[in-house]
Amino acid sequence: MTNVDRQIERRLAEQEIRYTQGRRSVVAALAVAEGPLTASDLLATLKGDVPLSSLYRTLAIFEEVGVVTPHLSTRGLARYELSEWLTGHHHHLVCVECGFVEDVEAPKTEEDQVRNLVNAIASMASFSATNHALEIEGRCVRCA
Amino acid sequence: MTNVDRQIERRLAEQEIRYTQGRRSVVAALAVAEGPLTASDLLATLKGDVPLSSLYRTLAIFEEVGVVTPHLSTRGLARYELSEWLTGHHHHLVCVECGFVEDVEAPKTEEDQVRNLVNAIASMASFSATNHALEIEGRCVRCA
DNA sequence: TGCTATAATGAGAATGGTTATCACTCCTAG
DNA sequence: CTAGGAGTGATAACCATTCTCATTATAGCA
Repeated sequence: MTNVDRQIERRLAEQEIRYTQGRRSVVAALAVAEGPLTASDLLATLKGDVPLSSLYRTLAIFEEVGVVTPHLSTRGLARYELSEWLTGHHHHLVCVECGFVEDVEAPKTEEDQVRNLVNAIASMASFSATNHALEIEGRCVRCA
Repeated sequence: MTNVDRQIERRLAEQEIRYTQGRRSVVAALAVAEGPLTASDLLATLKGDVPLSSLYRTLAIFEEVGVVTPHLSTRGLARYELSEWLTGHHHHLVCVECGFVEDVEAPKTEEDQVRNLVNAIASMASFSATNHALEIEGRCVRCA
């Protein structure tokens, strides 16, 4: 059992939500991915272990308790990944060609600058920022 | 006829696409909005002037020729706005409470810094960045 | 070790935003 | 004036996601 597993187990236990085998499989699949996955990605990865309806229910519950974060970047398709408190804050490189999304962590200095800019920009519009997402569009190595 | 209208007219003419009355109405509605609109927002704004199927076709064509840019931030709903070459580069303040999205322009200094950071981060992953979107999540004035 | 309440499962139906179809209409160039 | 391509709009189809509900598994307790 990994560290992330333990954290999720605790978080779920707080709300009397069970961490069943199927749910563990979903977490495992998300944990090894190098970017957010769609429901069908997960369905394929889990090859029948978790039926469609259960997968969606699991994702909905995980989202509700903050274990996963959905991203809606690609046309009508949600991509899910483990939330940042589990994996660390990061940004996305979105390939405009193939739609692939890759996670990338910014070095501390850069990240601090981004955070400062976000706060500066938000406060100009009297908006209280709780989080930010920097989506970088371009071409991935394969599509370059 | 506004300046934006003229630019769109030219862009469409290049591809033998007609800039009809219905399409002008859609552009007009998008032009006065203070943030990206959903298809049903547009449908309501245009009050029957543009039927659903025509609206979606228009949006699809506009997207293809780069006149509008879709954003998929809110659950299963696409929001459309005029592309940045028509309105200027900007970022989004997304209200996590009500889903409302507001456009915001960053001052030149801040924008330059963001661009530099984006390039720095992208190049670390040998990704060639063509654009970036900084989505700031928080609470809007109404939901604060 | 049983019991029982509650959560989870999974197959199938329903939902709803978006797309595709197609007959008809409107422009526009020749 | 006319032909052909572009646009329109009502309707049907699509498809990711959500809901329903009968069944099954699980944790806490006696």
